[in-house]
Amino acid sequence: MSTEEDKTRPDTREPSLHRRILEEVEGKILSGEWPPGHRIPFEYELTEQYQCSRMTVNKAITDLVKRGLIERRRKSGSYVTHPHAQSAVLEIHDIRLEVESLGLPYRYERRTRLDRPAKAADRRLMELGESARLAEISALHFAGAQPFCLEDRLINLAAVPEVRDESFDAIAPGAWLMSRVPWSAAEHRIRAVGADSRTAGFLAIAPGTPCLVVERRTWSGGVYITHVRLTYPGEKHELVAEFAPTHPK
Amino acid sequence: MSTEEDKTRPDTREPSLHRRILEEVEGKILSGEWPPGHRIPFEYELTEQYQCSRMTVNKAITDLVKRGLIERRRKSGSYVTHPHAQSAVLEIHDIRLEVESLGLPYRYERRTRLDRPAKAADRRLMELGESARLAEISALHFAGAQPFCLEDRLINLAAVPEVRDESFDAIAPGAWLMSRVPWSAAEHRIRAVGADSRTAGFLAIAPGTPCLVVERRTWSGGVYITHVRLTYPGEKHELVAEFAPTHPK
DNA sequence: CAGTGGTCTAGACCACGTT
DNA sequence: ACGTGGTCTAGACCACTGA
Repeated sequence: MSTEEDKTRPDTREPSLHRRILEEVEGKILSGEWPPGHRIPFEYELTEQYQCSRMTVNKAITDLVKRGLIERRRKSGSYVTHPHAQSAVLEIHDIRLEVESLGLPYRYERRTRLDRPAKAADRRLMELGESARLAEISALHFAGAQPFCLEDRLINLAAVPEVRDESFDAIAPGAWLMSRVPWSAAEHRIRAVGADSRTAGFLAIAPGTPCLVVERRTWSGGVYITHVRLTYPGEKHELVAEFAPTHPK
Repeated sequence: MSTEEDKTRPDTREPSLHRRILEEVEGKILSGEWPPGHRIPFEYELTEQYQCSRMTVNKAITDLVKRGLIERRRKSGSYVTHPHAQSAVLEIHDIRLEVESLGLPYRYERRTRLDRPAKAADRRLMELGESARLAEISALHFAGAQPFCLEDRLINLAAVPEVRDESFDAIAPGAWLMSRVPWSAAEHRIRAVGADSRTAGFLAIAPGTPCLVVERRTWSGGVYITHVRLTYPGEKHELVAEFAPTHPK
């Protein structure tokens, strides 16, 4: 209990005390020992149980609140939440990495590239003003000899003027933007569509073949940066999203 | 600076000090004022700037580390990260809520329900033993008069024996399970497929119509609970995943 | 080896919601 | 009114790691 002794606790190689508390509470929730609606011990009780200060307990519980496992009610206590929506982390990687992780050789091929005024539909999509101008890029990503993905991208020239000088002959716009523009938010829309004739041509599939389409809008501080539509051919491609509350970083 | 005066700060209705620090630092990162790689001020410097204790600064920065905006290096400082993979939170709601949030009347209709031994394919899918038995349920979710989603579900009877006594005539298995079984992890796989003839019949669409398929495996403490395949017809349905680092809860 | 972040304490006052 | 969580302090020691 004395201040001098407690500080030596990290020597024991327990990762950290607040972390241990977090994991033990999490374990009881996930095992069902503390079911949804159960009131977990008050912070001062955990303080006694773990022989630590309230700040330490509070840190652990706060983390669990952020992860949605617990909700707090003042004066009443902290409760295990009722699961309502499954919330999964969907990682969307650079396409090159996606292909290479399949053990296939990656190739990128730019098809078209032009700067043009935003059409009405674009302005709606990206919330742009009347005079906005866009860079429009279409490109193919290959896995081996097979087309892996068709990329159709619009970039707001006002937000990223350097785009004017970039042909995207050799580098994919996604990777280029990623290293250049800080993005603050993104929205993904995922759906299934039948390939239209243009898509079918690019991807070397029959028109009408089901494709997985991922559309992503990215903005930074209220300004739309880019809109990209990735079309994956056929029934082969899967997006995988894992939810694993067990081990945080 | 005196202890007694500082505690009155919440009166001013600033949400909280660590929150203010977080937002200001975040703002400088997202605006590009502090670009990727930039070393942000040391914690002790922020301590001086905000006239607060190091714990408060530390809390704000720790939050930003968790969100992936900052990485810390001991002895060196804390740096704005280089964005690498877009990581989005995909919320998968209860289907009833999904339909009702569209303003449409929801209806559920169970089609088939049986208990049977696991086939080889099932055992592979759900990592089950030889003698495992499953409940197999197929059901339709309607939005108004239109089929909204076809649900094909397997439930591990060993993990959830109460399923034997539940017909799922009136309640959807997803909602039933959600309120009963704590789940510890889930994996989603999302892909586009053409409707086979069975699916087409259930969903009242032409065979071959592109459908969005979400497959989810859920387990709890190493035991597989359930596998569900949700098939959404046509090109109408979209999964939306938002990434919004701007404003936490 | 020196300086940063990582963790922790033993208090404190306040806001808020239940009673 | 009262008890909970929300926030904050002014210290402290340690681990890690870059110079």
